[in-house]
Amino acid sequence: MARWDPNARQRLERAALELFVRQGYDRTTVAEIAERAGLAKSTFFRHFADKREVLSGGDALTRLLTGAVAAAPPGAGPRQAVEAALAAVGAQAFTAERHETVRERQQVVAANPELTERELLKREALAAALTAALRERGVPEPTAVLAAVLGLLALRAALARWTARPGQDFTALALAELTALCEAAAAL
Amino acid sequence: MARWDPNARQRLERAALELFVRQGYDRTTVAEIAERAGLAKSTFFRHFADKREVLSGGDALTRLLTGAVAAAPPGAGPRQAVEAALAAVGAQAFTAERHETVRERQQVVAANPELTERELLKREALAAALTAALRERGVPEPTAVLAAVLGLLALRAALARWTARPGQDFTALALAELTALCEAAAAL
DNA sequence: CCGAGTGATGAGACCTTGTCCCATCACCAT
DNA sequence: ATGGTGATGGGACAAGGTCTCATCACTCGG
Repeated sequence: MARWDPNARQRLERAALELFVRQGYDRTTVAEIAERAGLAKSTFFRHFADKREVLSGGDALTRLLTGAVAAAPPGAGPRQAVEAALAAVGAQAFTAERHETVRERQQVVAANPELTERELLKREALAAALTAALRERGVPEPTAVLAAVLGLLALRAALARWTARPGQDFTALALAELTALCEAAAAL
Repeated sequence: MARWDPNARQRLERAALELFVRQGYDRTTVAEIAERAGLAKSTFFRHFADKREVLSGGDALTRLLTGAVAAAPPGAGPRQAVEAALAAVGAQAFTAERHETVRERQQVVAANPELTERELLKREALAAALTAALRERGVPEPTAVLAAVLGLLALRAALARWTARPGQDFTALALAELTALCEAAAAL
């Protein structure tokens, strides 16, 4: 019944998250995930480069952040561009309805060093992409790196708070974190 | 002849780096490394949690950085404490005689995503340790995080330049990077 | 001098991840 | 229907990593 169902990739992602939440990442085998999705082990590796990648969620976040930076008004400085990027993420990625899924995913990742490693690699790539987007706006070199890093620092801190309790607005949390960081930076 | 030679761990590290440089990380098996060190595969995993860990170099860098922060004069602010930490690293870790080894290691790591992931995890742990050391000095929360991140950012940038060409002083490079970052931060 | 204890090692069975190849199946166009 | 295309299944295979048990060198007390 499963063969040729169109959403193989999505089915694998869902099956993986469910199993990881229920019994843990390392007590879940790839064969198990594939079976639950109605597929074979070899098919799993056709969709994902490795077991960790099934939780990566693609490059949606990167496109969201860099897109918002590029779309910021011409007069906006790096600070405003990063704020726009955080607002975009709050509006389209970390919304109230996705709260539960994001929270589960965060917990699974935090509980496993392997997954955390992968997360850090993604964040590094994200930082590079953000820096490039800022440079594209004419932001000079050291400032672009700094603004990108601070933006991701604020994003991560806000995400931790947002997943901890429901009902809060991610954008507000992120902007508050960014403000605190910028004030601390000015006083250095 | 090798059994009971005292420096098993060091022998494994050397053998690994040599093989990685000569034939690449993923074309080198753990069995090969162990054989070259005169040991068995199972002994390798008694000394290192996994294949990547053989290049981690232990926690010497962490102790160096946090130690220097803790030993900074009481009147010094976070900026001066981080500068002291960078100077300590330049004086005791990234010295001229270790230049070649550090350069080889950097190249191997940069060429392999798996090793880069591990490196990022180490850097994250390092950032946490640095932040804690600064907090211990009474530096308030957002400032401690920021100073630690900027310090590591400067360290990484300086390391890239230092390994690129020999003969330069690491400390001077790192302090220059930090100054540039702080100036950019003040202008945000 | 000898024997028990200790700690590092060797050897090998075993499971999982990840790669690769080939046969198979569904769907589509002619 | 007929052949092409692309996703899948299945299984063999290498390497990473875990675990257990036997072995060896060294030490210390009798």
